[in-house]
Amino acid sequence: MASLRQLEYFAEVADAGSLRQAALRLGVTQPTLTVQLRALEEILGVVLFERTRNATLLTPVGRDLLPEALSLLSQWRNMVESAHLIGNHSHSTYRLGVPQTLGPYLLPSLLPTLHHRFQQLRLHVREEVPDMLLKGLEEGRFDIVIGPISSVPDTIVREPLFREPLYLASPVDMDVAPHSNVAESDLSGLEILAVEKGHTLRREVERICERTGARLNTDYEGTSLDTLRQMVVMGMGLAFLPALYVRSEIHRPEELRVQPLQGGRLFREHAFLYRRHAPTRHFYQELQAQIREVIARDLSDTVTPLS
Amino acid sequence: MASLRQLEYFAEVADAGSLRQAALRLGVTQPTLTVQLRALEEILGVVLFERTRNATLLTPVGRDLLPEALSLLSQWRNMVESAHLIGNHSHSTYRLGVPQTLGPYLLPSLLPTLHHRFQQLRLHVREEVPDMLLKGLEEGRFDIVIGPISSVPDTIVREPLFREPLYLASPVDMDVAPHSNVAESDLSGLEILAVEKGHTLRREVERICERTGARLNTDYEGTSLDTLRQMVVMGMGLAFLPALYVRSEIHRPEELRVQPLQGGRLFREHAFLYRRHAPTRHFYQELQAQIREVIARDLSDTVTPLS
DNA sequence: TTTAGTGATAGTTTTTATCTATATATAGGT
DNA sequence: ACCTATATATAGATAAAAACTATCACTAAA
Repeated sequence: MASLRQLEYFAEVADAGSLRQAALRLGVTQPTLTVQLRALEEILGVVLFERTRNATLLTPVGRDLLPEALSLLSQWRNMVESAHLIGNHSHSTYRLGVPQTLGPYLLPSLLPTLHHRFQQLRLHVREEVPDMLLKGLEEGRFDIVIGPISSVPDTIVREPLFREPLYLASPVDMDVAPHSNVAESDLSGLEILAVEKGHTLRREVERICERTGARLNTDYEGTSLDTLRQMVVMGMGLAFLPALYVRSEIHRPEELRVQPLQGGRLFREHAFLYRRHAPTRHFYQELQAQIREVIARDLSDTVTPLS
Repeated sequence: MASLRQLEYFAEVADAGSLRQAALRLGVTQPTLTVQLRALEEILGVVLFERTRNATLLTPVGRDLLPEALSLLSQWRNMVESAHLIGNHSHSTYRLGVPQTLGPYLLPSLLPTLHHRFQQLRLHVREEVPDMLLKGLEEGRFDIVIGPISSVPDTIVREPLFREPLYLASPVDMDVAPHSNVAESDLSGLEILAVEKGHTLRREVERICERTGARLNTDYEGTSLDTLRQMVVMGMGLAFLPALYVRSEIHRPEELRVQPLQGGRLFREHAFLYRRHAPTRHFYQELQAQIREVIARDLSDTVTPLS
């Protein structure tokens, strides 16, 4: 297999029409070219040059192959240049994983700012359930994960981003508590809807049901908060909806009542995750800082920024 | 500057996701990959892989650069393949030089057969005056020359192809000789037209004029035999036209009389020329053999094939 | 004939690539 | 807790390749 340097010699000698001249330009000695060109000809199985006493001319075969060599060289230079551009790490594509219950309601706030700050940055966003997100991150299918993941192996760095309250959603024609200030105890015996297994949201709701004696309705298996909302409106039960979803999708109070649970500190905690030894970890820190800024600036009325 | 082998290592490790596996596939040892990949990263100035305990994964930067590496490799393989195809020398482009007074009347007979015999052969035909043809061949501007060139330096191989008679062209309304069997002596004092200097045809005519006492008309400086013919028709003088031209362009005997010179062996001798040390000289021999066949088969009524 | 130009060759040195052997760390069983 | 199998990294030796120096052989022009 040839080296790119041999191709460079090929191109330069073809252009100079002389081994000595080319050697001068290349900063090597003439015997080097004699030997290396012969080696390249050996590899290709053809004679590229006709060595006369006065000059070294391309053979017809060499003329045919020269454009290919030039194109290879230019592509190589291109690659080196790309590499240097990407060098600062914000000119690359990162695979970001988020849960379906967060992405659509958080990312629209984040992406414009990130795009403005890192013009050449591209994020491949993929939505999966939190359990899969962590697994995918460990396996290298994701570079970064943002989501409600609380415990991680020590190969993964977890940095808390913000706390997102969960609100109780109930049909407007139903009074869960007489004083309209719902306490956990008021839930006893009621039907509660939740997303499918694998979601932090689901586990949270399961715990509440255990504590309060509410019944977890298992009719729905899916991840759509929108579907959950529709089911509540239709009177199929109550549900806990995360604050960012409420902020972004609940605009009609005459259709659905959304309220906090009295005294109860009901929330989920989202973190920023990446592999501890990722070579690009320093850039992830930068990214994270930007994300924190946006949250503090634009979302602090809805969520509680952390650390 | 990197070697193509390093790019191959890059691609293979990216695909295998492991140095060991890739080393197995490549038939080298694992430390080789460790070292060579680090070298490539050094050259590019970026980190291509994230080495974890379980695997060696592409970094986002590596992912961005991989397609370029693959494309480079595939282009290289392409180049090698082209080279092997061209290896038999009939898949290439050769620069053929001919004089303007021969090319248009000889090549139409030759090219179809050559194209049929060497499907992938391409000829770049360029017309120049014979003196320039020889010079161009020596300097490497041509690979092959076909033309009326009689003496060459010993760096050039000259192989006679055929002898082409020259015919006297005269206006139909003029009787050069009473018995209509023109001898050289009949030319004495007549005006003779010829192409410009640098042509064998011109030198031939100059000799005839000296021998016979004919006057060389110097009004025309150009290389077009067609123009020469028109001038004869218009009564501006006589001219000597080569047989292949006559065969191909003179179809109206009522306009122009064309006849051989009695007894005079008036002709030019065309040869096939190439540089003695051209690496592709064996293919030129093959080409030449084909050309001889065509001439013997299709043109022997007009010209005399040689050795 | 000399001189300055061309490429080729032989032998030496330097650099690079590769290998062997070993170290280190981790995950998964026992 | 301790193997074992599997990762990559490293050190040092060896082999291969590249580049250099010096020289040869040839040619064309001064």
